[in-house]
Amino acid sequence: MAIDHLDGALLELLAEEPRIGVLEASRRLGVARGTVQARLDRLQSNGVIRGFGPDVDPAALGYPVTAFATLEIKQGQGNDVRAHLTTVPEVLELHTTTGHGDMLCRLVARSNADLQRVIDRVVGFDGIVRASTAIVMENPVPLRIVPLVKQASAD
Amino acid sequence: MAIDHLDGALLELLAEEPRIGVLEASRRLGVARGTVQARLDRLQSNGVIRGFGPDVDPAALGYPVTAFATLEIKQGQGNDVRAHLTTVPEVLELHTTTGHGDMLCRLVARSNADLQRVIDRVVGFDGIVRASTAIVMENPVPLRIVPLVKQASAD
DNA sequence: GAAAATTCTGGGCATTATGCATAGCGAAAA
DNA sequence: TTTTCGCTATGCATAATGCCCAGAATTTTC
Repeated sequence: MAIDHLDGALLELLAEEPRIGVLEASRRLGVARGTVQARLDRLQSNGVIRGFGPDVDPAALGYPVTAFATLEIKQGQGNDVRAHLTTVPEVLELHTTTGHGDMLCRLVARSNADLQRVIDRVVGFDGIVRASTAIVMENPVPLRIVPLVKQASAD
Repeated sequence: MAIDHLDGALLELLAEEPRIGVLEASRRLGVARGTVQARLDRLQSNGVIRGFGPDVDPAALGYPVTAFATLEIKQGQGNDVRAHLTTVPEVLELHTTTGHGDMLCRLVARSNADLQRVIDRVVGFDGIVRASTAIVMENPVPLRIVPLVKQASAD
């Protein structure tokens, strides 16, 4: 579970040029192919690398509006609300957080008008008491992992 | 930019089994290899597929605590705050949102105690007036894209 | 409705990568 | 010291890739 330097370098390399193969990676890192193979296998069975799924941009799919909604949930309704939100495709992510039985979810929509429809669908459910929405205007730091990997492998 | 059925099926397939190649994908989808190749190229130059970066789990890296922080920013300090937050590896993501010059960022930390250190570092900057943090307890819906792809390709 | 343009097909071929196996070597642990 | 473990280096059969092409099918344009 500890990440050493080579693991870190491999992760950074894969993050920057994901389509390179094991052989090419071994050349770039200056180690043997089998080593890269073994490290990759270990990182995957460790769960450090969950997968290599395509990184899909919702905006390019026609959903350029992103918002975060904080939901206040009725006591004991958590499971129902979870199940309900799972059925809404525009809910990309859902977290339960500390606080007043709250949840935080990431939404996308086709337009600001469409966002209203999405929110109506999200909150049109009995267990949800109140919702407050923050629309994303800019995304100065897109989801990133390399700095954290560098930090983690610097031990 | 419009996503048709084949694009949708290809994206779903890649999302579920990312390591399959073009040839295998063409077999699964029942189309010619060149077709899959062309669709993939188009999806990538369209920006629908940003890349195939490894999906790294911060928890497996030793950062099991996730939190969302809402930051209130002094007028005109936006750029400075952005630059500051970019230098913090534990800031995985940063958005500016509607509201009172607010920002929302996703943080990770090694423990609850470590989260305090991260938050101190985040808010220890002049342009930030106030911060409120919500610690993530559960993640009932991890970041997902397949339902949205299905929706988008159903036209 | 006819012509043009685009997309998909199916095949071939040289190059390259993969999966798997093996053996030697050095460093760290028992 | 002996054992264990990870890295190196190599070989080989199989499979995938990149690139080419000509013809069929579909969609778009006029």
